[in-house]
Amino acid sequence: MARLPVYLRALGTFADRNVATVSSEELAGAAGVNSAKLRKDLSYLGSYGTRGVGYEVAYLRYQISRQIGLTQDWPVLIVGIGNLGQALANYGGFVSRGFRVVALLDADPARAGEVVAGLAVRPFADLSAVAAEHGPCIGVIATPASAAQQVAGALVAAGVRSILNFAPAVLAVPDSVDVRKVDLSIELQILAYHEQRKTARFVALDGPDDVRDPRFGAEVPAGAGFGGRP
Amino acid sequence: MARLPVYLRALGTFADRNVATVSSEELAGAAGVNSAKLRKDLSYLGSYGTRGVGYEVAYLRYQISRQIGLTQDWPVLIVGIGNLGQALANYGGFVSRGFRVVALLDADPARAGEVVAGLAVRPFADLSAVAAEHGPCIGVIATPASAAQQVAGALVAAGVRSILNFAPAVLAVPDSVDVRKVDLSIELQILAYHEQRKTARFVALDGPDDVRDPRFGAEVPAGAGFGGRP
DNA sequence: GCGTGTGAAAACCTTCACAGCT
DNA sequence: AGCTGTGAAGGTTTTCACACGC
Repeated sequence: MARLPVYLRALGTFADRNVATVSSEELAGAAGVNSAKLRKDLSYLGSYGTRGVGYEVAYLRYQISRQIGLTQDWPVLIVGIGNLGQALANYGGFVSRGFRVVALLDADPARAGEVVAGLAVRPFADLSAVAAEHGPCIGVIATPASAAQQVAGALVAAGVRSILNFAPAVLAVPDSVDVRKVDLSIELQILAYHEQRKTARFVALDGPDDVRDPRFGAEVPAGAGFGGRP
Repeated sequence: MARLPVYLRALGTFADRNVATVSSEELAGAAGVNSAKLRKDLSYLGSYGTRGVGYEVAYLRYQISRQIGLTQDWPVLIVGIGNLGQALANYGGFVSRGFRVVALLDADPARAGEVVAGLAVRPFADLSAVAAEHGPCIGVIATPASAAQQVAGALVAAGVRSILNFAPAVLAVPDSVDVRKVDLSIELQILAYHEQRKTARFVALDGPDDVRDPRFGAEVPAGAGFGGRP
């Protein structure tokens, strides 16, 4: 369940404040969900609360961590050490949550040996050796979109079955491989969509939605994502 | 609808290959969804396809762009110019899709004036001036979690109503403000969860889920997200 | 014939509301 | 008295399957 990590983080803030037990109401507030949903989610893991009292913070933390699989720590390898790859390599949130960046790979031979976040960048060809060395691990793709599919294929061939993809491309992988996608510009586009409806000016002036104007190509402003031919 | 940007990107790849029309099947494949869903989504915008033929690529692109609000381009301001903030400032995917980074803000006075991605970093106090100058814009929070709520408050006070939050914190904002959250370590945790069930070793050895061991605190390995007191 | 557009069915997720335990 | 755990209700999303138009 995708909300467990959120609960885990919220529990962490209670633990930091030395709170021993929380009610579903309090925890739900800290996690930004409603309390019934939180209770349903937790009941799915088992009965870890006490009626009339609440949930014991440390115990629930442990149970959720175990459920997610954070009681072991997972090796992470990052492919593509550009701006984003470097930011990820330096991101403290990984190491503090049960992940360990074990290798940085880049296709550019000129970058090999460069040290980022305390790790030497290695050539992409080292992938299978690294994967073999660390066992089941998580691959992070931080390359341009044009390289993403090829990298994904190499990761799969090297035995990686969990991929976090930052490249704006849909990856084709076997069903046995999990891919999660984080697309920064899509997030912005969703915000733009809502922003637009909030400022619902011009609604009438735009004309009806279904008018099919043969000149529509000319109406697209520059910079709106229409880099191709007209 | 959150999938429109994905369709838009997929349409872009067809446009780049000079494809004039696509069927729902083809487009759905490129977008990674099933064709019935794609048709339902598109029918929600209006009848922009032709039965027996498919969708005209350029026309559908324009209609989706318009729906999302990308026919104008949105100013983006980034708060927190650490590793991630710099990566975002340099990220080419924004500018190519109707967004323009107009300001980089950082609370550290020592960073003011530093040039990142062709823009001078400005002190955080400039926020309201920047927001006033550019009208409705999108705020990106790339600060540590501890600063995120304060930054969010300042953004809202400056009139920003759309926020993309990369800090691992739940933000409290008025209902009129949209917040989208990207949490890198949560994505990894979700992958870890699936990875763990794929390698479903030890299931029997772990013992039953509901055994309540009073020593559980001691069983939590270091580095699994338990930085707090035991 | 082919592929869109769309009711109807199915699956899924969220919320309510309260029984049951502490 | 208070709070969890959970059936039942309600809502939303996904899928099916086919009528309709090109």
